[in-house]
Amino acid sequence: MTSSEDDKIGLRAGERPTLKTISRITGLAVATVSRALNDAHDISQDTKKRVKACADSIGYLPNRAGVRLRTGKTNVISLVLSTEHDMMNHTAQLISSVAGALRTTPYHLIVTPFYPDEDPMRPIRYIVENRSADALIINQTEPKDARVEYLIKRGFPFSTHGRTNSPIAHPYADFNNFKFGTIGMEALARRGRKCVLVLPPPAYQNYGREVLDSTKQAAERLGIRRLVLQDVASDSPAQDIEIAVRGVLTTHPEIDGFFCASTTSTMVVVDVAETMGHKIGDTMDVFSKEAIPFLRRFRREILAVHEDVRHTGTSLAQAVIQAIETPNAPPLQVLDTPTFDDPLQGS
Amino acid sequence: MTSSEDDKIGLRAGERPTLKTISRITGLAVATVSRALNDAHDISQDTKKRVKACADSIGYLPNRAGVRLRTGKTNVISLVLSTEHDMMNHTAQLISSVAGALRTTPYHLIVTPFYPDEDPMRPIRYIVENRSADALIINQTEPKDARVEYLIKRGFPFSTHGRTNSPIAHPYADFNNFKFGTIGMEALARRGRKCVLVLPPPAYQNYGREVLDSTKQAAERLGIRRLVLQDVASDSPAQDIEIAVRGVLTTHPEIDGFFCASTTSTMVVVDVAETMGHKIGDTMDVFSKEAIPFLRRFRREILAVHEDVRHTGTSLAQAVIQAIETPNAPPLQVLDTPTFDDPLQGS
DNA sequence: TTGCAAATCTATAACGTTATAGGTGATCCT
DNA sequence: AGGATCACCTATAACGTTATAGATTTGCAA
Repeated sequence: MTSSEDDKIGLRAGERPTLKTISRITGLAVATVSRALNDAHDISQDTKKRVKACADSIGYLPNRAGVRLRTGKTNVISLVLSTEHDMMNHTAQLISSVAGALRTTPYHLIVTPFYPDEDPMRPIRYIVENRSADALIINQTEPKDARVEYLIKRGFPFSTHGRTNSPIAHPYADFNNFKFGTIGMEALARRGRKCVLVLPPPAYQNYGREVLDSTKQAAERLGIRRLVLQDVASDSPAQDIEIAVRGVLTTHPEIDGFFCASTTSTMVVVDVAETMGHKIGDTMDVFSKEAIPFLRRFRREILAVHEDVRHTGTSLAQAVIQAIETPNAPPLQVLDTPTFDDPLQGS
Repeated sequence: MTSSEDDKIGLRAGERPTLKTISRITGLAVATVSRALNDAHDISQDTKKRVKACADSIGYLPNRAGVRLRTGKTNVISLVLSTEHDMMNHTAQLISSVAGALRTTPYHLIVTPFYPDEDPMRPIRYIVENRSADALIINQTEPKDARVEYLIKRGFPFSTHGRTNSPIAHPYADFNNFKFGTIGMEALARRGRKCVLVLPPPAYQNYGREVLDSTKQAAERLGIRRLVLQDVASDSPAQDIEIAVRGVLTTHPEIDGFFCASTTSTMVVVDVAETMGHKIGDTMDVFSKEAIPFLRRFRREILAVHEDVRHTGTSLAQAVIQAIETPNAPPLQVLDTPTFDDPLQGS
């Protein structure tokens, strides 16, 4: 049965090494090689050492399709991104930090953007039903999020960028937008601002609610007026924001403060305010947030908290890996706090 | 041989449908089902219709591991990104446009950032040797790029964001940085600028050379002085750029123009110039490029060409798919031209 | 000496897919 | 009638991996 040649020959030219190759070289059965490489308990130390040395020397790498077919494990994490958000480096930082956190793991990151015109459930269903990933990361959560409900029901591991109202706790990493709102209104009040216009995130999204709630509560507590821009949100197209802001500033000249929920929209708002004769830091203060120290270069007088997107991304990766590997442990939930050094307060 | 139950039963509870399921339902052999779904020529129209209807109704999706194991096709495109570049939306737009272009294809996009501290060859070798993708997209090319040489030698499909000096033509999509340099110097000359400071991309990268060459040629032709910042490049840390620019502006007060190769560095440069008493558009003109209309909000007077990164990303995806599917066709090479409407010229 | 357990290895089958060679009728030509 | 051709379908094997059950050897107690 044994060929006269195979035993002598090691790695054949141009052949991608597999377990079979190692089996041929060492003379062990394929199953033994597999078990040795996986540190099974019923393989001798000696054999393990020999097999691993051989694997190293011929540059063996497990065929991921083989593993996947046999075990069902894909070693893939899927990041499903809604694209047209605050692209001001938010997206790039998120991707790069998630991928960075996976670097030391066997997991690969696949990125699937989805577009405003399509059903948010489509990519999710595809991944889950086709089992083309071990876990999912999704962003832009809504309070009652259909994707989250679906994933929980299917028992599919995931983590979310943003919280939800789901009665069942799930892994997430989020920015504390409530605190963001509070800090912002306080900073504006500290500068004597009496009437603040808020450009919130979309109200149907969870962090939109948070910003609305916290700025409202803070305004009442601090005794300042608070107007909320209607029909546009911080992720609306620049032109829409421009028109809306111009309108409100005209009808409400008493506005002396701005609370903007995104970096991009802040640029637009400042632009409009300036063309209407305002001077930031003088006749008007603007509060926002940023992932990289950028607004302070845009206009030195803008007030902004730092949002550590890289940390959020790292947490999302950790949360999702925990969800895969210890599904019964309590879900990892990370809430990142805005950092803001207000020069008026000293540090 | 046939079980008494299988034939009657369609989709069994909780079972992920496979070819075998369809085979059981239709009574056809698994091989026939496979061939029918793949439109093989030796299957009748009638059977094809019946099989496809069945597949649709039970929500059959091919198991990618099975296909991959059998055919060697991964249906994955790998985008290996160097991260710490001009992150000003460049990265996010690139990823989202490549993924967008793949949306209508069977390909998925995996993203592997690599970090300045690690060997650029490592992720490449991993993908190729493990065949964990059908093709690669890489960015930040160098004139003599080791990754490109390796991929050509291995016959592995790829496309590059940026050109190289490789003697063998390969697929690429690139921004015409030569023209970018020419247009910039001309725009500055048109404004009567006599001494222009250039902040180029790193000279070891291909597009760095292009910018250096084109600005040099244009300066000579237009009869203006041209200084090049030393020891820093457009992707250097903000602080380094700041120090370098401040130094040169002090020793060379005659500088009245700036040519900046990246959006991020432009902000820094403008910042420094202003703190030294300059006024953009008045005592100094600044020329740069941007992926989104952003610099015009930063300072209305900045001159900038538009770089259509989304188009480049789409081209990269097309190029790489062509490289996979028709490897012998001439490589797809796309050169995107900067667009610049100079108000001084009329349009 | 027999029996039994522990240690170590192997044979087999299966995951889902598709390429290949082969089979079965039917139709057509001579 | 015999053979060739065509249209359509099926059986088999293989891709690389690992879980399972079984085989072999060794050591040791009864």
